[in-house]
Amino acid sequence: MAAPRLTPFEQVLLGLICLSPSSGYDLKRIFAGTPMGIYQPSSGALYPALRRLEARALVAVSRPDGARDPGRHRRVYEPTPNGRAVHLHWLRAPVDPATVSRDLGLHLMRFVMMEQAFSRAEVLGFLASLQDALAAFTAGLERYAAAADLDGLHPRLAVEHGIAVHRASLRWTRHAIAALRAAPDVGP
Amino acid sequence: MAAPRLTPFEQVLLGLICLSPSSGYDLKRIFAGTPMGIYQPSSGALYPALRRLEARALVAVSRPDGARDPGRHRRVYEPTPNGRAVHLHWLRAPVDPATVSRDLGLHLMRFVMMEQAFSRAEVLGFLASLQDALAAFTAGLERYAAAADLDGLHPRLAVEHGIAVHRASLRWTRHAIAALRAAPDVGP
DNA sequence: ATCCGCATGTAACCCGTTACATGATTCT
DNA sequence: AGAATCATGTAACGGGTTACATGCGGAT
Repeated sequence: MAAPRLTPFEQVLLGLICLSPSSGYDLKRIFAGTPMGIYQPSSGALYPALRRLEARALVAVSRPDGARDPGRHRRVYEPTPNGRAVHLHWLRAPVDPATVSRDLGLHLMRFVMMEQAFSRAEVLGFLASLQDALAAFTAGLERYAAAADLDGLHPRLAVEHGIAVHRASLRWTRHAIAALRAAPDVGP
Repeated sequence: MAAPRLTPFEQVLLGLICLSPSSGYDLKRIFAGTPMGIYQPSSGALYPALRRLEARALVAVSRPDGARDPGRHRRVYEPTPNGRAVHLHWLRAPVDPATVSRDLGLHLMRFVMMEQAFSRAEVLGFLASLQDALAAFTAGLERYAAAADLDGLHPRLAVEHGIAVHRASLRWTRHAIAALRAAPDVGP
């Protein structure tokens, strides 16, 4: 069926619906109420995206007990089996070292969604690969700062910012790994 | 003339051209060779954007000495006086605390471009406002972590990541302010 | 009965990606 | 001359933003 890949936004919506069945409005409030919700999807982005997921049979409108037809108003989506499979496949995607910096927010979202879906061992594997990718990226920045003749104070400071921020992410991966090792395994 | 605002991408291109006259290909290599160039603009984004800047008379094709007409090939752009003014206006835009996290990369780019255009006092003013915005954002995250009942280990860890990363940015602003104070003022 | 908040949807517009096309310059 | 690289451009397509439209529900 040559399924065209889902956009990151569609994957996140699908993931949220997998966490708990939601309407478009519910999802809007999740984005609004969460500090991660730096991004506030517009209606023009949200509802068409949900319809696309529905058209691909990854989600379906839930019809709790004998409710009347949801012809309009309050369309609560729940994942189909195929939708859950696509979501899990997305969660299992490896961390690409080349884009780890750009996609860091997305990886964090994946990490949050893994809690319900993965065993502790799988989560630790993800964190290890994230750690590797961040270490490689940080090393690249440090190499650049050392080798390149950065003319001017500001470019040098900007690179130092990148190094500082990614080192902080790297430290966090170690912290997270330790926290997970200390916690009981409540995996699927 | 009701000038529609430039996109961030157009602003960055204009800024790079203000730093030194460049062709589209030059700009491509700048993005490719810089570690900040996580973003690699495609030809289909780059050349139309340059044409839009040219159409708005913010940049113009430079014609060094008596070179023949640049009908095609190697169009080197330089800023017009109006283009420089628009660029400076962009550099002077205040840091919006509401979007400081999302736009952090852009602010860093602005910071780099300020070296040639601003006095040390102006740069310090920018860094102070960036510092304030980051402090407010970090405080918001900490408040959220303390107040919200984050059910589950992963959401809590994700918020801790945000706090750690933005604290690192915040520390960097203090470092940058100190470094600028220690450096000689080579402003415009 | 009306007003306000919930909830979904739509259309114009813009822009970026992908993929391809094409002219000029330099090297061998 | 032919190949590789420099350098710019274009068309189809998809999706997001903005701004507007619409209907249902409860509250006064």
